[in-house]
Amino acid sequence: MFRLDESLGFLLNRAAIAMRWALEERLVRYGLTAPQWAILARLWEEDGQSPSVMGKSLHFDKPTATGIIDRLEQKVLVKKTRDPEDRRVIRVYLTGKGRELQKHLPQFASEVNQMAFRGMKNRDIKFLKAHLRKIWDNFRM
Amino acid sequence: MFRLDESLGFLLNRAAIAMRWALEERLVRYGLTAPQWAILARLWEEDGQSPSVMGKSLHFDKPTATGIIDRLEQKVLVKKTRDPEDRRVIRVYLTGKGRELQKHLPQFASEVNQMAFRGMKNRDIKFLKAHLRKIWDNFRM
DNA sequence: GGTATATGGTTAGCATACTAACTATATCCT
DNA sequence: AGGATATAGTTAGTATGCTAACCATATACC
Repeated sequence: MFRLDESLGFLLNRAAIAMRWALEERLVRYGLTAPQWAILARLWEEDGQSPSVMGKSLHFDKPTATGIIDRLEQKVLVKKTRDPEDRRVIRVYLTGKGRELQKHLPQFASEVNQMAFRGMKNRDIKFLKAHLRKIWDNFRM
Repeated sequence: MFRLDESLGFLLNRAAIAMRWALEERLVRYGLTAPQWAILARLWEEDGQSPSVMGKSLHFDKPTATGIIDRLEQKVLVKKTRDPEDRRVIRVYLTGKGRELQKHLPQFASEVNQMAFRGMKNRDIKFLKAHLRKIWDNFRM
């Protein structure tokens, strides 16, 4: 007999929701959402990436990536330019305002991760992350 | 320095997405989505529950629960009736067609859970579930 | 009894996710 | 060169999440 509340999918999803809520709680005064934060985080790692490259690495499909980036552009946090080398490609660059946020926002994600880990040993955290990677791999192969 | 790809939130979310995709792959020929499946699963456990009770236990807010249930009603899988004892409350009941699905659909969730667990020991699965519950609790308390 | 408060549900509006169809550009291949 | 194929992005349409405002009903309490 299948018990929804005890199933891995349910527990996994619930934990992911809790972490997203905790992050968005901190982002709300910046007028940002978790997916918008994720795109910014990619650009802090490397500026000028294309929507499809960022979308693939964050598991956003093309229209989703387009929409999130457009809303970041409306807030003047990023700027879209056409790549002159390959005119199919859009390159997304941080504005000064977008780069400024890097001083404060990554902190929030670290805080939320710390909260999630409360009461766990370092060994447990390693184990947990390894198994989450394994679940992903189990559906890729 | 914060590394998105190594963060718990990212890994957790990615694993949850993989499981949702695998479930929806199996549901698509029934014209159902994962959230619709979840509401049906609650009704198979106990018929006649209200949208807000099911919503709370599945972490859907009120408008989300209303929408999902309405779409299930359009597909004639459930029927909404007003509770005569407390006329604020809606009671959602499975139709014959909705009950019929219980023969096939819970199987899918079991399959997806099995896939996720591939290559893990029973002890590891217990550990993983316990830690996912702990993450949830860490944000509740 | 009558008013304040709380609860269940709906509606409107916006931000993700997703599919399918489309445009524009680039590459392959003969 | 020119046609088939592939890739990057957009648009349209639907389903999920979410907030805020609202209506109807129930409960508390004076």
